[in-house]
Order: sequence, then C-alpha cells, then structure tokens
Amino acid sequence: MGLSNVKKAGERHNADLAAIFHQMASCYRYLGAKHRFRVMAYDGATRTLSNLKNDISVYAKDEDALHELHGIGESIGEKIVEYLNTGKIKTFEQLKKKVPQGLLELMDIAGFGPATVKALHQKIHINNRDELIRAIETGKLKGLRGFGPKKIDNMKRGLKLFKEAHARMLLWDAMNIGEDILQEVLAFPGIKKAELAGSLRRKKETIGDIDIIATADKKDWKKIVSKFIALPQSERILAKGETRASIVLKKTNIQVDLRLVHEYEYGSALLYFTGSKEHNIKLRTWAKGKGWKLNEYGVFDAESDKQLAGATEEEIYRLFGMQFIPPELREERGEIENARKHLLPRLVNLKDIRGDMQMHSVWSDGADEIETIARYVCKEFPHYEYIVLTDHSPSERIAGGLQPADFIKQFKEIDRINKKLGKDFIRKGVEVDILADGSLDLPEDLLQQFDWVVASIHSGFTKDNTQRLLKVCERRDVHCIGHPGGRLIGKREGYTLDWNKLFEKAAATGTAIEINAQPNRLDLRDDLVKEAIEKGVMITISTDSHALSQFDFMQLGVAVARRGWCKIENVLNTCSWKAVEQFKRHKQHALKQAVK
DNA sequence: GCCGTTTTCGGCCCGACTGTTTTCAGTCG
Repeated sequence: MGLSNVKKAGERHNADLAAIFHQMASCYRYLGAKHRFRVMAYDGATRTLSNLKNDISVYAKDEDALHELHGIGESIGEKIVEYLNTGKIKTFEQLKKKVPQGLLELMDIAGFGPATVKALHQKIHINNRDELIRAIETGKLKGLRGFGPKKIDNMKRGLKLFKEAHARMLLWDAMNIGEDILQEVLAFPGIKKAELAGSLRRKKETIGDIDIIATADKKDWKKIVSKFIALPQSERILAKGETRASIVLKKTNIQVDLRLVHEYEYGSALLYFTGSKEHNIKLRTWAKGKGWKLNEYGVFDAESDKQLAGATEEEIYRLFGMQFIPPELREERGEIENARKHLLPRLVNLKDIRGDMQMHSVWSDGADEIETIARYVCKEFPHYEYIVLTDHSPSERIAGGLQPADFIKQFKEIDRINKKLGKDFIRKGVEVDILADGSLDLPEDLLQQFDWVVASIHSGFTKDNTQRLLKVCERRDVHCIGHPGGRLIGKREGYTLDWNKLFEKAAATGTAIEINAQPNRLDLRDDLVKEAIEKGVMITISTDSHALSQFDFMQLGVAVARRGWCKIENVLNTCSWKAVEQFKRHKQHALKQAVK
C-alpha cells in the first residue's frame, strides 16, 4: 500500500498517531485479558512513535522503512498509512463505539486500571471524570464491592493530582534534589551503600521520579524505612513495605522510591532499578533463552534456582558474556547486541573536556565581566586549557547583541586579560545570528577575525530551517552550528528540520554541531547525536553560560554526548586548541575541494 | 499484534505493595 495523499510537509503526525495508539491500547485493556498481547503491541507502537526522529510520513513513503521500526508490523503499519491517507483509522472508530471515551481518560489516572474503570461503568454507570467526581461527592460509591474507604481516598487523590503527575522535571533539577536526598540516606545508621538509579542514573533529559537503591543488614531495614518516610522533605507516603518505600516531596511533588536489598543482590537490584524498562525486558528475555532467570535478586539457573550473579552489575554482564553497559546507553538502542560483540564505544568522560566553547559576558546578556569569568574558570576547572567567549551579534537586541565596533573593542580587552593571565586562555568567539534567508548579521571580514564562530537560529522558526543551516555550513567563516534543534524542553518544540541533510552537509564541510548544555535545551538531542557521529559530524559541548554557576552544566552536556554514544574523538573540545585550529583548516580545505 | 543466532508458530519480564479480602486481584514500575 502506498501513500497517495500525504499531508504537506511540516505537519506533525507522530504525536497524533501516538495518542491514537495509546487510546487503542486502553480500549483493548478495557475489553479484557484476552487482548493483553495486543495491548503490549499498541503500547510498543506508541512508544516508537513518541520517540521517532522524523515525521512518520517520511518512513511511510516506503513499506520496508516502516516495518523496520520496532513494534510496527503489518497491521499497525497499514493503520499508519490509513491514517496518513484518510485522517482516520476504521478499527479505532469502531473501538470507540465499544468503549466510552471518558473511560479511556480515566485509565490514565494513577490508581485507575481497567478493572476499576470497568466496575465503575458497569455497576454505577460512570462514563467520565466529572461523573466520577460527582459520584464520590454524593457517596454513591459507598458499599460498592471492592471500593473500601482507602480505595476511594486514593481515587480522589489520583483525580486531584492528575495534571501534576504528568509533569516531568529537568535532569539538572532532579540531579540536585536526588543528590541531597541520597546524602541524607547515606547518613542513616546501618546503610552500607546507596546510589541513585532510574532515569536519573541514565541521565535522561527529563526525570519522572527519583529512585534510590541501598544495601544494609536486614535487621536494620525497618529502621531505615522509618527514617526515610520521616524525611522532612516528605509531603506524603505513597507506599511502605519491608523492602521498599515511596514518598512524594513537598513543593516539587516529585516521587522518591527507596529500595533496600542484601549485599549479594545489590548489582541486580541496581540493574533492575536503573532500567530502562525496555533494556530490562530485552535483557531478561535474552537471559531466559539461555536458561537463566534475571530479576532484581540476581541471575539464577532456571532449573536449580541457584544464584549465579547479583552482587555487582559488572558480574552480571560478565556472566552474560557482555561488556559492561554504561547506564546512559541502556535505552534499547542496540547496546545489548554491541555489548555481546564487545563493540560498545569507550564513552567520553567529563574529565576529558579541555575547554568550553560557548559563553556570554556582560558585554551582551551575561552576568559577569570577562576577567571574572576567566579567573573563575581557571580556579574551578583547572584542567581547562581555553574558553571561547561568544557574545551575541547585533540582531539579538534583547540579549544586548554587539555591533562590529564593539567586537573590535572586545578583542583588545581579551588580549589585555590574556596578557595578565600569562596565557591565551580566552579565545575570541561570537554567537552570530542566522537571519531568515540564511545569511549572517555580521560582515564576512569581521567574522574572519574571530577564533571561533558559532551560528545559531534565534528567530523565524517557521522558515525553511534546513536550507538556512545548509547555507551556513557552506560558509568558510562559520565553524559550528549552535543549539541546532531550537527546542526549549517543556516550553517549545524544536523546529522542523531534515536532520539527515544537515548531518551530511556538516560532515562534508567540516562544520561542527553543538551540544548545548543548558538544562532546558540539551540540544543536539541524544538520539540525534548518535546519528550525527555515525555520519562523521564533529560535536562540540558547550555550557552557553550566562553566569558563573552555569559552567557546571558541562556535566549535562557530557551526559547527552554519552547517551549519544560519543567517544572522546567525536568531541572537539576534548582536544587542545592546536587541534581546534587544525579542525578549522580542515574545513577550509574541504570547501576548496567541493568547489573543484 | 509483534517477533525470531533455539521458532514463520507459539511465545510475549517479573515481583512488590495495596486494599479488601479470608486467598487474591489490581496496579505499578
């Protein structure tokens, strides 16, 4: 089946289709256990669509590309094409007649599963959220079998927190909150080891809840759980058992789970609690096929039930004949197969970074003087060999963009400070604006005087951004594309862009692409980093600091690089400045070759 | 409904906690 009537480019189908498949999964969930595997399939398709890089219509152009997507088989593939052609899916329309729409929404609320919702619908004819709220208020639920007072309380809370429950927190905020709580847990009497697990350990860009895994003698568990749920930050206790407890924090409403295990289970528990869910499922399924059973207590021989590994993660991966898989890679993106073949990359580390490639001073919209910045970085990051000052160009009026004459003055100021420091520590850079037509807002003769030129899009998001960026890559006076996706996490989606074309052009012209480490940018995104380096693109990691405290964001940038499978040689600012100069010469050469 | 270096048919991760029950279903991660 081909595509006859593709909607015009730039329209977003992924989110719409993901929402439909999510609802279809909910429908089948409601319709009973006989559909449970179908539910898994639609859940899988929902996940795939949510994480897709390009619009689904790009893949739907050819049947093979569509079916290469994990979780998209024949039937769901046909439904995608049907949706792209007609805007509807017949099966879904029919399902909607069987399951009232208001019930699907109810199933998205914490504590509401299909059985609960079905009972409410069949016994007291609830069809949506409003009717449920009224039923609770009027006491209609009292005496209903299976609906005791605690269950009703939980339902009320779920309804109230519905919106907040969906909010995720920026990685940076979660790292700070998580570290604070971890320190408190480590101070509990009896704790032997404890660390953060979950998506926080994997350094995902946003975090849903915080997981802590800890080991202690079993006799101390009860005391430790009591201490944990009594933490002053705790607003409410969600669950409390022998081995685990969950609390919700004040203000942030973020959930923190603590899991206690024996020392001989610590590694398997850490593995389990770190996830991702998809990585765990794949690993467990694979182990099962080898005659093992993997759970949070260890790896066991399926026949004898004897524990074969479990104290450390290293031990488990070793038993499986795999390389150790760093948490940042555990996303089911091929890491298990590569670990088996011993082909995992040796990932870049924070300590490999030798300079910061983008920052702003009071000359534009930064908070500090150039000299203050330089002295601070020299002190706090003693292994840095250079920083690149990149104040804004004229178009960024709000950000106090500099005029050409200002930059000439700034050059002198930088020379003066470098002389005082006794080394060429501060490099002369600029974050130049890419205008609507892909031209830049500073003259070429000035741009050529900079040590490093980052070009960024700050406005005109609806223009043809692919063409704008391709044009910029072809310029000899531009070395890097800044925050290429233009997104602000939780606020603004990135603009549409043909990433393949950009990566190919960047690789061919020797133009670097930035990972901007601002907590709400993390742009280039991790999955795109992986594709970029596979195409041969050089990556830079910069904090884009506007204040001294922001230089610490470098660890976020490195986390994104690691999640994108970056080795040290994929990241330009793991090199000396001499090598950066060489990279720039390489670009001049590449452009000359292209002209011939 | 998807998927395959054990399978194109027969599987599909696995256990803890809660609430309301007298032995377990539902929900979650």
